[in-house]
Parts: sequence; structure tokens; C-alpha cells
Amino acid sequence: MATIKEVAKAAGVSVATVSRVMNQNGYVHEDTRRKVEDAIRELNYTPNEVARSLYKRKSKLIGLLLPDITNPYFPQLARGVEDRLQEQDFRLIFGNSDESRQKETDYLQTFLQNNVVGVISSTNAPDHDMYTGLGIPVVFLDRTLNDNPAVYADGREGGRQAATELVKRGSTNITIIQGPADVRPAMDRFHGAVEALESSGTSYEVLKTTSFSFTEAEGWAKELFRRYPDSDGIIASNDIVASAVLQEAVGLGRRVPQDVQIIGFDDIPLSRLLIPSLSTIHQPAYEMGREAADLIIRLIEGQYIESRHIQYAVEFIERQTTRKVES
Amino acid sequence: MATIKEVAKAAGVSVATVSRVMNQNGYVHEDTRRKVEDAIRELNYTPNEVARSLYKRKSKLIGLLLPDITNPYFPQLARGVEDRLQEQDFRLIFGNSDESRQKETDYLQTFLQNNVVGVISSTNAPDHDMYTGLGIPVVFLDRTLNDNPAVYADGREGGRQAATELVKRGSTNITIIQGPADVRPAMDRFHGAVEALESSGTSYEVLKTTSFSFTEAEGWAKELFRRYPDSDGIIASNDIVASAVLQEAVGLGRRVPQDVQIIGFDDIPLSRLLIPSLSTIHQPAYEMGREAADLIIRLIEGQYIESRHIQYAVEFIERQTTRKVES
DNA sequence: TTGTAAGCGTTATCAC
DNA sequence: GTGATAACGCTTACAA
Repeated sequence: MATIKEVAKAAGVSVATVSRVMNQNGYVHEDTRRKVEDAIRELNYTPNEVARSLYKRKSKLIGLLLPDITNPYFPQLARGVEDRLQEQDFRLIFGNSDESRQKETDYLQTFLQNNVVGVISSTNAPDHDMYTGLGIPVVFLDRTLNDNPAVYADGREGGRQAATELVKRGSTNITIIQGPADVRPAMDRFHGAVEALESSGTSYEVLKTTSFSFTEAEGWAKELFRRYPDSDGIIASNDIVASAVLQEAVGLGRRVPQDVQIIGFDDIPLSRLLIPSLSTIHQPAYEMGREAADLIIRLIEGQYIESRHIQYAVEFIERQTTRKVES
Repeated sequence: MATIKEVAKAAGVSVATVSRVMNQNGYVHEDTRRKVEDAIRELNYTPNEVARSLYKRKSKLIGLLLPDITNPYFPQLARGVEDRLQEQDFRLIFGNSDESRQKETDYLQTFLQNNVVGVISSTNAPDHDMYTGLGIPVVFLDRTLNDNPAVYADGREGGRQAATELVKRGSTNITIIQGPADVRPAMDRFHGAVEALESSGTSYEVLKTTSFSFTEAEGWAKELFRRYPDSDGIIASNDIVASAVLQEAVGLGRRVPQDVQIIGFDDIPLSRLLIPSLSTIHQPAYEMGREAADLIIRLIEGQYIESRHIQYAVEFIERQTTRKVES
């Protein structure tokens, strides 16, 4: 990698002049500019971002902290973030937190050490010390707390819709799979579902779970049908869990949706590939990622922000694990 | 963020001394060390990686270039990479290339500008100029070329196995879905399958495709059954495409696996959740990611490398889209 | 319009 | 054992 000094020498000017043409500020004579540009091209020069970052005390790097990229919901989020960021020449430092406080602080630490100018995080602890007083903008993605900048979907409404659609389609004995208690969207959905079920007077059961992992979900699916064999409607905590439930139901010889209806959350790509395809509450993950990136950019650039809180509407996607109903 | 200078002042020593205790090199008196350590703790000091990186002309950053994190195969790879790297305190700068040469060079460029010490890439153009003479170690992941450091699975053998297992289970009229021509593993699989089919004298058709995307796959699935309605065995280019084929087959009223057997590649998590669950050729993606990270670390540290070429064996995973056979 | 030089936060060399 | 100080590659006053 050529340095600014080499370019300067090649062009017969000082480094300051090279810097000026690179950054297009300050006066520089047309002829010198051309000489410098030639030298730059000649030497294939690109500025060292590290030196730049050191001087300006800020980089073009943004930290992204996701619980687990292996969970099919997050790649979409990540992709949205990345696409938007790269349009503005920002780069991403990425880490999986595994919902571990320790990993989270470690990553935040190194983000800071690398002069990142902002962080986007799907944390379960937005109120933790490590975020307050970070010194750089933070956007919570798929999470929210008070009036911190955040991009998320309306989980509570999602829960309500899920319950309502099941009831509307004839389920009278619903089981709600309650996701991890420390994951905010999971609880929102749960409370939304309970709310709708209570107000419609539908009887329901609750099965508590502690993660969204594929393998564990299979266990819960079994437990569900063991403990609540009469369920005729199941609100899963997300699509992964719903898939496991669907598989177990079919394995048990239940007809879906005739005997039991199943509904998930997120609308991950897998959902439409299942047979029967999964009815679910859609969240615009890719869009949300983009929006989070957009928000952090505006925050970084100190632009006026109309709303730091961006809530997306959710939408019921009717597929084959719920019954048809007259419209 | 406190600086080394502030720590030095607080401890009543010079920055050199602070640096010595930080890096545990050079002599430093037990008492001074303690003073410095106290000051460090007091001020919550962590060294600025940017300044470090500038001076040493290398960072703790590694670039990871994947085609598309949204394709369910890649998150596993990425996770393996990340897990291993973070054990050694390396961080990841991540980008999606979309198989675009332009994006790829752009990312590589900025990786370099950020002093990354190594790159892990799933590129289709390992022989491209941008990689030769990058100046830092590169590991190709899920790709390979000549004797460049690479971690990949035995695609050809995978193709052979897929074909062999189908034939062994009675398919006599197989259709191979040929993946994108510029994606090496796709072609390896294809050639492997053709090889096995030829040598067993089984008749087969080929359907060419150009991507692995969910949505396009649905189109190809339709085309497949339109053009080759008599297929009784289908070798998909990967699990995504296999899922689309499975869905289409079921939609058309074909019984799987009685009327038509289907086999995929990769063994992404989705595969076991399908109903019927998908028989496939397994690749140890997470392990491969870890191994790639391990290899790049060894390369960076200049360790002796026994083999720069790490090929993983593949394995047939028998599930429900292939028939049972006497053992 | 251009050049000189200080400074960003480290590490390493060399005196002392 | 410890402290000055140059250097890493850049940007930006300030001078000229």
C-alpha cells in the first residue's frame, strides 16, 4: 500500500496538497491537482483509514451485535443493515453475543477500541451500564427501551393478531408457547396473545421456554403435546419453534390445520417452504435492518431526527397451518 | 476513553512504562507495576487499537467476505469463523459480496485500508488479481483453487454419493439440477453426480440454473416438472432448491419418496424441519468455518502449516425424501 | 495556492 | 528500571 508521502514525492508536492485533493477541501491549482491525481492513479493509492481514524478520532466502522446469526431471523436483519451502511461507505464489525452479558461487554469494548462511530445492537439489556454513556450513538434493533433510538416491530399487536386469527378460525383451546423471559419481543408477543385471549374469553394454556434454538424446540414440541394433548391451536414463540411443533404434530398424526392450527412469528424464509406452509406474523426484518442503519447514520451525522423510535407494523400471513375462513 | 498518557500521569510514570506493563515486556519494578495497574483500573483504561494498529501496521481485524448471509448455508460458516476468531481476540469485518466482482474488490480494498491482517473469502474468483498479491494471508472458504490455502468440502464426492444413493434406492430416471456455472462447489457436485450416473448407466436429464435464491428456485421447480415430468429422482443443487422442488412435487400430488426421490446438499438446519424431512449430503459448515479461522490465524502468526488445503468429507444423511433400502 | 509542522495514541529504540 | 522521543500515515492550523 502506497502512502500519502510517496504520492507527494511522485507528484512533486507536499503531503498537505495530496491530502487536499483527496478530501477536496482547501485551494489547489488545477495543474497540481492533475499531477496529484496522476500520481494517485499511478501508485494505486488509497488512504490508510487507520491513520485517518486515529487523527479524527472516528472511523467509518459501525459495530453490529446480534444474538446469533445462526438463527434464521437475524441474517435478514444483518443484511438490511449491511446494505444500507455500505451505500454510505460504512463498514461493519460484527459479533454474536449469544445473549451473554459478558460477550456483549467484550464486544462493545473492542468496538470502542476500534473507534467505531456507532453501534447497532439486539440486546436484551438496553438499560445496562455498558450502553448508557457509551459515548457514541446506539440503535437498538428488534429491541426497545424508553426513548432510546430503536427500530422494532409491534410485538404486542403481533401477539394479539396471532391469537385473534386463531380464535376467528375456530380454536377454542389454545396453547401459547412463551419464549425466553428476558427477550423483550418474546414477552410482548406473549402478553399480546394473552390479552386477546382473555378478552375473547378463550381458554388457554402456557408453556414456558427459554430459547429459540432448533434442537431445544423439538423437546418443547414433545412436551407440549404431552402436557396439553387437547390443544387445537398453538401460538409458537417464533417460526423455528412453530416448525418444530408442526413436525411433532404431524408425527403424532394430528391433521394440520383441521385438528390443530399453528401460528408462528417472524416469517422467516423457511416458513413458506414447509409443508404445510406456516401461517405466521410477518415482521419486515430486512427493512428494519435498513432502517436501523439509516437511523444510526443520521445520528452519527448529527442530523435532526424526527423520531428516534421506529415501530413497524406486523402483518398476519395466512398460509396452510391455519384454517380458511369466510371473508 | 482514557489514553495511555492519562494513565501515565495518574501513576506518576512515563507512557513508556505504562506501555511496558500493558504489553508485559521490558523490565518494570514490582512497585511501579502495581501503581500503573491501579491507575489503569482506576481510569478504566484500554489501549486504543487504532493507534496500535497504525504503529504496528497491523490490526486484530480479519475480513470476511461471503456471498450472501441470507442464504442459510452461510450463517453457519460465519458463526464457525467468528467463534474461533474471537477466542484469539480477533474481530471480524464483514461484507456480503453478492457474487459481484465489484463489491468484492471494494470490500477487499477497505479491508486493506483498515489494516486487516487476513481475509477469509467465499469467492468465485480465487484466481482474480485482487487476491494474488493482496499482501496478507487469504483463506478460501467453501471454495478452492490450486494450492491456495482453502477449507472446503468434497463436492465431487458429494455429487457421486447423491447419485449413487438415489440409484441404489431405485431411481432410474434422474434429473440433476445444475447450480450456477461459476460457483465451484456447484459444479463439483454436478460433475460428481454425472460421473456416478454415467458409470452406473442410469439415464438422466439436466436442468441448468443460475442462483440459489429461494424465490427463483420455485420457478425452476415448476420448470423441472414441466420439462421432465417422468423424473423419479432429483438431485438438487442445494437444500434450498431441494425444498422448492419438494414443495412443488407435493403440490403436484407426487408422493415423496414413492413417486419421486429428492436429495439436496449442505444439510442446512431447515432440512430436518421439512415434512417429509430432506435427505441430503451433509457438509460440516460450522466446523469448516472454525477451521478456516484457525488456518488464517496460523498463517498470520507465520506458524508452520502442515497442509494449507483442508478438504472435509461429506456424508449422506438419510431422511424421508429417499426410500428405505435393505442394509 | 502551497508547504511546514503539530498532533492523534501507541510502541520501540536508545540513553541514562 | 525508567524516561525521552521518533515513528506509524494522516489532517489541519498556520505561515509563507
